[in-house]
Amino acid sequence: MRVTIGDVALHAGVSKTTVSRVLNDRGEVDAETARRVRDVIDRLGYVPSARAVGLAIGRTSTVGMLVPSLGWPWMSQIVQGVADILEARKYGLLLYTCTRGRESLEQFAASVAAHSCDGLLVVVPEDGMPYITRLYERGLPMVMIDDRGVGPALPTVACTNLAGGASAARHLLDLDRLRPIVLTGRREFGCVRERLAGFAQVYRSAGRPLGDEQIIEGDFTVDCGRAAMDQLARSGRGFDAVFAMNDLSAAGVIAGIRESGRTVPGDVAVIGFDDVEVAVHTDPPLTTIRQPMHEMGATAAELLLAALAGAPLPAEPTVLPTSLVVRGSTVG
Amino acid sequence: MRVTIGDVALHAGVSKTTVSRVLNDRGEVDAETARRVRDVIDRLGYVPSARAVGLAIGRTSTVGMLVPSLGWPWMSQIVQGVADILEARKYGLLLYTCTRGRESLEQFAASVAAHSCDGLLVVVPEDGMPYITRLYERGLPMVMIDDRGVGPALPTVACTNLAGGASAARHLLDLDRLRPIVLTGRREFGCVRERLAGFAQVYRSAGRPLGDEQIIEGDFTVDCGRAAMDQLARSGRGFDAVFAMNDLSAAGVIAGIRESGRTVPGDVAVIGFDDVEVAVHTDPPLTTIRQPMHEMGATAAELLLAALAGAPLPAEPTVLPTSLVVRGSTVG
DNA sequence: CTGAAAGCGCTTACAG
DNA sequence: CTGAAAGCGCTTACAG
Repeated sequence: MRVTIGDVALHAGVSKTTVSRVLNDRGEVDAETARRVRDVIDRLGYVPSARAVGLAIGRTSTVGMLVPSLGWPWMSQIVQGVADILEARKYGLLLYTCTRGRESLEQFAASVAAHSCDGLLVVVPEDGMPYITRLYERGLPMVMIDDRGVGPALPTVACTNLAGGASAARHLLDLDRLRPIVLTGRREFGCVRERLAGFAQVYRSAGRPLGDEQIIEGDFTVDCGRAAMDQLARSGRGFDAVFAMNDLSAAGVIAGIRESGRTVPGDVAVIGFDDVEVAVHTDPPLTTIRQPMHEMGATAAELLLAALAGAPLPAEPTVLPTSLVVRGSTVG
Repeated sequence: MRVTIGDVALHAGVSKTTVSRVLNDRGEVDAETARRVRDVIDRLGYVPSARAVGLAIGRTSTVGMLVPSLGWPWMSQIVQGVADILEARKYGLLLYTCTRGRESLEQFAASVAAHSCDGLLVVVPEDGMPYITRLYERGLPMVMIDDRGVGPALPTVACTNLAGGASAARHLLDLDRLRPIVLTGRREFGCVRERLAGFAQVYRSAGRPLGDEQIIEGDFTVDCGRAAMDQLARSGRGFDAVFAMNDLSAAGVIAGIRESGRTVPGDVAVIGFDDVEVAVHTDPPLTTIRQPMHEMGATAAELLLAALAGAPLPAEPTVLPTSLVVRGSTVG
């Protein structure tokens, strides 16, 4: 059967204590003895049982991660960022998904209560924050990844939605686009409000304050982008640029504009937000504000590991910079 | 500190054995006693330690999953399929990626050797099959997910690449496209050879055998799609359809054709393979052969759980059907 | 430098 | 129906 520390001890003619010391590089072992033990370990192919070690030392060397769903294109980037750090530090990644809503959350909470992991990484769930907050208050080390500007009162990694909106505005102003339309996502999202605030502020400072009629509420889908362009065409309102608050709706905007017989970026410059794969495949390719998803995941993982090593979690959110990625939809 | 089974026993005035029996619904417990124990459990908020249980019963209720990288758009669908089944069955999902090549594999193997999980789900890695095979031979329950027609000699879930290629051909023939071009991926991939074989066979049966000049070797990128169209334009060869073996290169094909001034699907019908998100966002949207990634993940997970419950793993690969998804790139 | 023993938090024969 | 005891595979004071 499975070879245990006892087998190694037996074959090496020492106690389990000594084997354990060699295993953990305690150093208080005679060099020759250590060599002998190591030989036996290699020969037997012995590997300590993770759960037995975990039980004895009270840690799992595993981090739990909860994501709403892997369906969003950027979620896998976050997870990959987390995995890259965790794996480099020899931590396991226990992944949970929230696709069954409350039931998922309960199962997650149960797992956590069973001490299946040492700490938690959580991408802000649809409506599970109370649950999550309770876990945090119970004293579990935990870092949130806030991809939609919820601004939770917990240790958090986020990105600069406000600055992102502002840089979109500056880019359009640099191109002399003075009559922009903003296509938002649902206003409940903090990120939507922030992106709008940043964008509006720059135009205001440039002496071109945005009117309500320049702002259309969308829902982050391709369809809402097309629909907005339709609506605009019928209204006869003139505009020379669109800032869509995600790449998907921006793709819809581009399609809508072209279908109406106008050109991008000639007649209308279009800029999105996210920088997901779709941005490369629109025609023309989409200028966008890149959210550093991979880095957000990696940063959250690093903060958590630091916390597990005893460092305090930062009281203020860690905010990563967005960046302007210029492609053909604004610059011909 | 942490509340243990001993605390519960103490408060309930019974032995740990009895608490354990209540916990595991052994049923040989006096109803009244059970009630009392359950009350204490609730009051104390007791949850058994996963590692202690694992150590005692010799199982972890966790499945390990190794993926090459989460960067491919379909990989997260596979993972989600796995997660859906595992979560429904109260299993944990320990996720490993292979982004650091051999080092990743070694770490994965170490984790596995440490019995961190009961079984393995593996998406065929770039070049780690010997490693993986060794783990399997060591007796670890394991199911491969073969997304590129490698055809490993292990329990495997795959999809019908041959039938997929054939149905692409039938669709084009139904549309009277008699002069197709096939843009492949690299020929080393089993999936590429199978898709080609299925496609060629149908045209052959229709009395229209494919000539070598109708087959262009690509590399699954957008660029190779554009490049192929360029090359074709210069060669002056006539064609009325393109079967590109993945959606990305098909997107390049569409772009290339339109840039050359011809129309899709009017002049040239285009069909891809995969059905990733990009397929919805090309202009026109892409007709494609859908690979059931989510189902492949789910099926693999189900087979593995069945194996953990004692069922034998199927000797033959489990092959899931691809399906034709008709969009605007073939049917105006 | 080394080992016997207790402990981590459970489960499971075994005996009653 | 119930409990004392051994065991899962490690680590860690403690003593020498």
